[in-house]
Amino acid sequence: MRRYGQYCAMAKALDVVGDRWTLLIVRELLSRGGCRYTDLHDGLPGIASNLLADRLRDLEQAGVIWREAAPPPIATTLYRLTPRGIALRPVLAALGHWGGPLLAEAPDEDEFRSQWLILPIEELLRDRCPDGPPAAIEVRADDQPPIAIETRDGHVRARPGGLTAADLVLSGPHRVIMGVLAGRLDLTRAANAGLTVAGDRAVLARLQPAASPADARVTHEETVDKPRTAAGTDRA
Amino acid sequence: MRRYGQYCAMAKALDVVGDRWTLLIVRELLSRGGCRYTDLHDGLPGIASNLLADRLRDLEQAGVIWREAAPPPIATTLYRLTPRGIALRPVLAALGHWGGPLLAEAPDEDEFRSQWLILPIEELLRDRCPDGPPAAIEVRADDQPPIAIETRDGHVRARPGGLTAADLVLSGPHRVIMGVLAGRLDLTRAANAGLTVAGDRAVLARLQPAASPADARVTHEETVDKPRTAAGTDRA
DNA sequence: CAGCATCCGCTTTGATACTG
DNA sequence: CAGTATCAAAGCGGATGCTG
Repeated sequence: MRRYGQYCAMAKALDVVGDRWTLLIVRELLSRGGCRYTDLHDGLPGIASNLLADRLRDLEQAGVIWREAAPPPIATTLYRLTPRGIALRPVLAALGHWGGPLLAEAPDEDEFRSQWLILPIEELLRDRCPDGPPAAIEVRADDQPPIAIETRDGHVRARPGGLTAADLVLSGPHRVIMGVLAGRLDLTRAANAGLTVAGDRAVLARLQPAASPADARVTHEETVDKPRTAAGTDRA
Repeated sequence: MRRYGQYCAMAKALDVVGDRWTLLIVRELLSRGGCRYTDLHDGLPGIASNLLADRLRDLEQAGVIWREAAPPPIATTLYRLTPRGIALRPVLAALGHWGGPLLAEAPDEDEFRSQWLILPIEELLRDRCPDGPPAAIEVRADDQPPIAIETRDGHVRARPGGLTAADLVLSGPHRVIMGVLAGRLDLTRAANAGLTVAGDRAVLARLQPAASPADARVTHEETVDKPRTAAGTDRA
């Protein structure tokens, strides 16, 4: 963990979470809750085992995660975020917003895990009918384990796992599902691209992308950083 | 620029800005606007010159910054953020919020540059009297170049540079000034720690920390990530 | 001097193999 | 399952040199 040695809040944050893989470990724990070592290793394709062990040590030392010695029936350790770790969620959310447009040009060989849908779902989707009845949607991306979306009282929650009584089941290639979630793909186009919708389509209309992906289209011509030539701008 | 190869917006963002120093380069450009190579090198103590050149190339290629060939009178290139680069501000803001509490235990040997006050000022301070007259404050930290704060119509802006007619001048050690901005230090304590206030103290009352630094005091006992044992949580 | 490029010693990373 | 051990390759930090 190399430090910057700067008296700056952003640099201090990067001292803790700026190393390679570190924020992605937090992403996994935010998405899935408590994880075993093996779960993390699977959710972080490409990470070396020793690096994962190193990072977990560093994060524990920094007070971001916490090692739960699970009771005898499970007989394994679970890694969980501390409140301080959960507080990193806005950082991941901001990164996700900024990175969203980059997915459009992602190569097909990219790895994918269905739990990577969870944070985008919770950040991007809003319930348009807070007064409506609770609704449950199951998302099946590729042949990955399903994700459950539940909306009630205006809140949208997502978690790994299937549903025994889903109002709606969405299936399809992960790119299509992510495209719909991010508002880059309308449902007609998505259906053409392989999205299958089974069940009560009305609940789908309730959940619509809230955050404008407008910055995806931003051009160099707009909003160019204007030189601030007001008097007194020069350094003393 | 090593990539993660994951179809995930956060991972894609980190592919671009996850390398060491990259986000701090963006911080400098957000704080100061257009910068020369040398300005950046000075604002990033510890960076190797070749690394700075590499990163600038990568960021330009990624569409985050933009090389302005300044007109003959200046005879130098200025690096500026593109709109896509400016859109990284929420990422830096979230990191700053999370990292703020870490400043309390920062070592005294840490480097400091007065422009590192600019983003915290704009993120943390709110004008309590939006209807009041425009006010101008000059901040002098250590013996660094001054920073100007201007508030008008409810907005708080900060920029490098002095003021010819400041309503108020704050001087003192950088740790004290940052402590006041972050709300970690009240004015009495700050005065004892070396803060000097010259001018109309009333304008100081207008600007108060808006964001609660409550998470600085969060304890492990509170809000522990609850296991979600609802039916259907297990993977299929 | 501004804006790099080159070289060098060191650390970190990634891939694989191995162990309790 | 949950790591540790090993090692080649890449990245980093520091110094120095080159070019306009």
